[in-house]
Amino acid sequence: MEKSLMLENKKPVAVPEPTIRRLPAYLTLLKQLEEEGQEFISAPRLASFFNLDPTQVVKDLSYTGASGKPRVGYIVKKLIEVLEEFLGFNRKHEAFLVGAGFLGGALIQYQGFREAGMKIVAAFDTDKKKIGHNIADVPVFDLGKFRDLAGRLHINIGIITTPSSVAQQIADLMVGWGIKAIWNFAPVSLKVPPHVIVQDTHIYANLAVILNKLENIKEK
Amino acid sequence: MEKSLMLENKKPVAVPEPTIRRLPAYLTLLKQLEEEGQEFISAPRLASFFNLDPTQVVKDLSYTGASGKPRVGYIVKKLIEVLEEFLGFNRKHEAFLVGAGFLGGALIQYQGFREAGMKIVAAFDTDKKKIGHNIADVPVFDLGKFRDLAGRLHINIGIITTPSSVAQQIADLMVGWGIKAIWNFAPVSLKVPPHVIVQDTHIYANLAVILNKLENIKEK
DNA sequence: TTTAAATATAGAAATAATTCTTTAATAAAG
DNA sequence: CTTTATTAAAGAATTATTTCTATATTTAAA
Repeated sequence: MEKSLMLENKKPVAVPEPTIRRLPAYLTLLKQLEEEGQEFISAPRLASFFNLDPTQVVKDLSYTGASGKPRVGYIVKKLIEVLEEFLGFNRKHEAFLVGAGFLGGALIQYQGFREAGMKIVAAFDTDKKKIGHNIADVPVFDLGKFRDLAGRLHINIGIITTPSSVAQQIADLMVGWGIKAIWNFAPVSLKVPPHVIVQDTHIYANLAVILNKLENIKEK
Repeated sequence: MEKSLMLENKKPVAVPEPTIRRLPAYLTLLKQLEEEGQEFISAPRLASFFNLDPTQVVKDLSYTGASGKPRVGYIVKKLIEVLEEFLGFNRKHEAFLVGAGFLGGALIQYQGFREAGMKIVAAFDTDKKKIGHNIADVPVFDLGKFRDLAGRLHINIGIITTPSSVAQQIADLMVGWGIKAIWNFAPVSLKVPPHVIVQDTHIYANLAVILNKLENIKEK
């Protein structure tokens, strides 16, 4: 297939991860601006909200295919659509969550995921007190039932919010059952086959960055 | 002061943020290894746990002042001590949390912070149903009382787990009351004076990275 | 209609981070 | 005691990311 014949095709260029991380922040701000009735937003103004270089914002947005008008900026409404499409936030990604403790419960209750295209459809635990109940309309099942459901529903995303000690076992189970991406909140590094995506959200990492910065300002 | 006279002084070299983010992961693994009775760990083996380049690990560790023995590796017990000291995890950092909802509650209940040197000493909310109660022994106060307590206790860290709509107001309050570092979980970008540290932990950013990777593997 | 100011865009340069390469050290094996 | 294999450490090269610079576009004002 010739490149000139490809309409609206996916870019072969890999989008830098820092860019991917910034895009949702832009999206959140844009939605605020839309509510305030703003029709247009320029890259320099957008950049000022995040203390970023204006050209950085332009570059980030150019990855998504968005383009603005000189002297006017980007159309807020349109940009929101483009970003949601690009980020996959307007699709329905269904996820399973294992470990319905405090953190797991908080994630289930967290409304934000729905507008970001992810829906936790079921939770799993080994605690008999939790099994059979619902958390914010999400049923909590016995971990043993994970296999059947995962196969039937073609779930791609597995969220681990278990204690560290069992996280690897859960990851192994998820891999065996065809989960394609694991979102891991347990502070361990999981060993998975190369075709499985692991995204670690280690709260300690953020804490470490804060404490380090605190130390640095004290020294000055 | 001459450099040669400075014993155990802080390095003037800024530690790269990616390094800071990796160090807590090393620490977590090291504690596991210690429990398993491992006395030594080599950089290559450590690296294999995280799919990192061995020299990357050596470099990261060298920032902390740790050093290992050729042919043997690092002493696990010693390395844990050095990392905890370097990361500030063995100190007592006290924090206030505003927004005792699902996420705030989960953070309060999360035991891990204590062993990472941070203790949430009080939570604040405007919801009368929450005020006056305890969450895992942490009292929930009326937001109006924040000022007095912050001043008296010399709290450095403020955690924001409120809805986005009020996060900026809370940040303004925190700044006014002398908070030095804000850990923001609301998906907005806060405007604060340059001397105040803001660490954003936007769950959307991680989700975006996952969805992006999922899309990429589907295309292949 | 013309001019000027503001902005998007594209490419170059600079910076930061990672990976690679080499060297030196040291414990274990012969 | 000598050799060998393994490893830490230091520096160079590569890669990725960000910032800077120059150009082209377009709207608004004159």
